[in-house]
Amino acid sequence: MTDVAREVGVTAKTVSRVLNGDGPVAVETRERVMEAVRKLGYQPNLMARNMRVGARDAAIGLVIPEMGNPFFGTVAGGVESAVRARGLTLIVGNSSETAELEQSLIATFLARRVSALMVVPSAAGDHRHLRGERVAGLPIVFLDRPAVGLTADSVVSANREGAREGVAHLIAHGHRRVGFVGDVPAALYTRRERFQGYRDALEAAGLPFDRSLVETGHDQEAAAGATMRLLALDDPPTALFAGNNLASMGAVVALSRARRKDVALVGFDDLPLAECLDPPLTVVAQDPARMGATAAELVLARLDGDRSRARRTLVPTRLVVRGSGELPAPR
Amino acid sequence: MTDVAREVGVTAKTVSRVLNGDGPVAVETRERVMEAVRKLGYQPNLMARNMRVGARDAAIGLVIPEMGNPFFGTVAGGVESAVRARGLTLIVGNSSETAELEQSLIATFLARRVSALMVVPSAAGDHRHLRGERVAGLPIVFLDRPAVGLTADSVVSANREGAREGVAHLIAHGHRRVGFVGDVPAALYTRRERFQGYRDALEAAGLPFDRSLVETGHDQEAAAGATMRLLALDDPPTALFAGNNLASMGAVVALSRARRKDVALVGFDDLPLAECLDPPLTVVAQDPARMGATAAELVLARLDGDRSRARRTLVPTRLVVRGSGELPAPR
DNA sequence: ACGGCGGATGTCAACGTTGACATATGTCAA
DNA sequence: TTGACATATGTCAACGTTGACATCCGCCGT
Repeated sequence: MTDVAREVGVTAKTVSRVLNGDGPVAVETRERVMEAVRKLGYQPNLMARNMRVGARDAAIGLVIPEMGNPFFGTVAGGVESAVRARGLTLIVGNSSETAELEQSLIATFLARRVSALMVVPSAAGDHRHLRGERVAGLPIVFLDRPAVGLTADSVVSANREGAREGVAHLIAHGHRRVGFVGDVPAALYTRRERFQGYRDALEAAGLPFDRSLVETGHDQEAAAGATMRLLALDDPPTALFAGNNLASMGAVVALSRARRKDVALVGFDDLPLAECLDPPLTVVAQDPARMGATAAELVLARLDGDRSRARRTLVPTRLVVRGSGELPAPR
Repeated sequence: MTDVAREVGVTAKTVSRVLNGDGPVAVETRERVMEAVRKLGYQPNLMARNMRVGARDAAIGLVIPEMGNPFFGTVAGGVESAVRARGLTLIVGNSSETAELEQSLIATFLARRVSALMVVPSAAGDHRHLRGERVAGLPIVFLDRPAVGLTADSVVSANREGAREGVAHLIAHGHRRVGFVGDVPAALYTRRERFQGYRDALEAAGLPFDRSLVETGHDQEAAAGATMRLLALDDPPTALFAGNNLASMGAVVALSRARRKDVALVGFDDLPLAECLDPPLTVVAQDPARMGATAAELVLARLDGDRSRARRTLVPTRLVVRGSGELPAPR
């Protein structure tokens, strides 16, 4: 900037005024400054600006478990678009679903003085350490799963309601023994909520809950195994509800391997090729882009001074009927 | 930092020394500083540090077309891991495949004084404007597609070789009429290369190139339509090669709708559920994580002072045999 | 003619940190 | 005893930018 100023024969301050459209500047000076800017290829140093002005970086930090996962990727995309429209930049990090990486990323973001923090908490995380930042007024929003040990904004899918709808859909097609294939229990919030939805639907239909119809596996292959175990029961389920996309894929693979095209299946969370499967997969679809956008709006409102108490926002799910969930129960 | 210094009764400089393990500090002083840091919950301001030290931000900027796309998401993940291991932070932006957004994101990153730039160029992009930065020594690496109008490092899939292998695989199973379903021509580098690979394979096998066997569509539905047109030819192909994952999905949908389980298919780029399809989809798989990691390594080498000339690195593809590509040609 | 006022620009300091250099105190060998 | 040297800490300025305030000039109304 000093170089530009020297080139034109004015002070840095005047250049600053031109660039920020700030104080009054003579038209001719403005033009000469602009030209020098072009000529020298000058670009203002945002770091210095942020430091001088706010002591807050015009960026927001986002921690997600896995960028390659289209769900989280889409969430991040939703956040980025909304946030960029306000001139903010997105900084992201992969926590790989571990509490250590999550903490270390958060620490880095805080050290960078991000304007806000958005976190998809990893399973084992604990967020007490963020209390100080919260009271200091830093907007913090949790995505997909709520915070642990901290009262803060969160934006999550309507897991329980969605799961309930999916299972009710199976029951409506005559199934009375519906298996649940999901993640390992206790750990995840989403798994708990969806499991509750499963039980809600059974209860609403007056069906008994049978522990033996619940099997878990934390990756696709394990979920396939879980599905196999369910199919091998003496009194096997005639329909399955898969609690997440890996479980869905596992169930699809298992049913395909076992050549059991008669078992109905509804999965939670949509899959790209769902309609190409045989039968096409019926799912309870989430809306990750909307989740990201909603969270971003919440953050922006907070940045604009919204000081209302922390709230949990539910993002609705949508039952996408394609075929696998409408297979009738055998008579 | 000043606060911590005051609390302990030393200068900011001493605190700085403790925190950076820099000059010699008395053990007792160190402990008192550390305690004050904990007590006050002090966190060093990375912005200020970056500004003072380097005038370069300890971050690298990454522009990708679409974060929700698992391919680019995984690339970004690969970059992030590699880069974080070196204490650098990842800043990302969605270009939505438009040249304007791409440019504006790049400008923002430059203004932030990122240490390096990584770009997945959008179709219509032109990168002449980055020449100045290149000669100024800023590491710039292009991913998945090379730069336009600029000599710079790039890391791309072995598109031509991979496509050639995929098509040769079909030919090896007796097919003599192999259709190509891909993106709209000229635009994309990847499309051009893969198409070349397709022609290479035909030529190597002494098969004629038949223009009527090439159809395009830029989204899944259009690709399905393109497939339908190929199947409706008087002398239709007995095998198809799909030039990207959307084309693959379109082809799968079309074959499924037309109940044509006899048409062989090989797709470029893997799909999550590929093995659950009927028949399971044979693909030429790319390795996005490796692409990201490779690009990151290149950037780090450049940051370490590697001044060798710009190079194009090919990331090998892998033929994943699952069934759809091994259907024999009808006699 | 003069006070006042608004436009155009300059001066200075400060944001939080750290490099370069200076200072103070203690230790040891000649 | 003294100088050389290491250890521990302080002082100052600077990174690039902009807020607060000052200055200079010309024009206006009375």
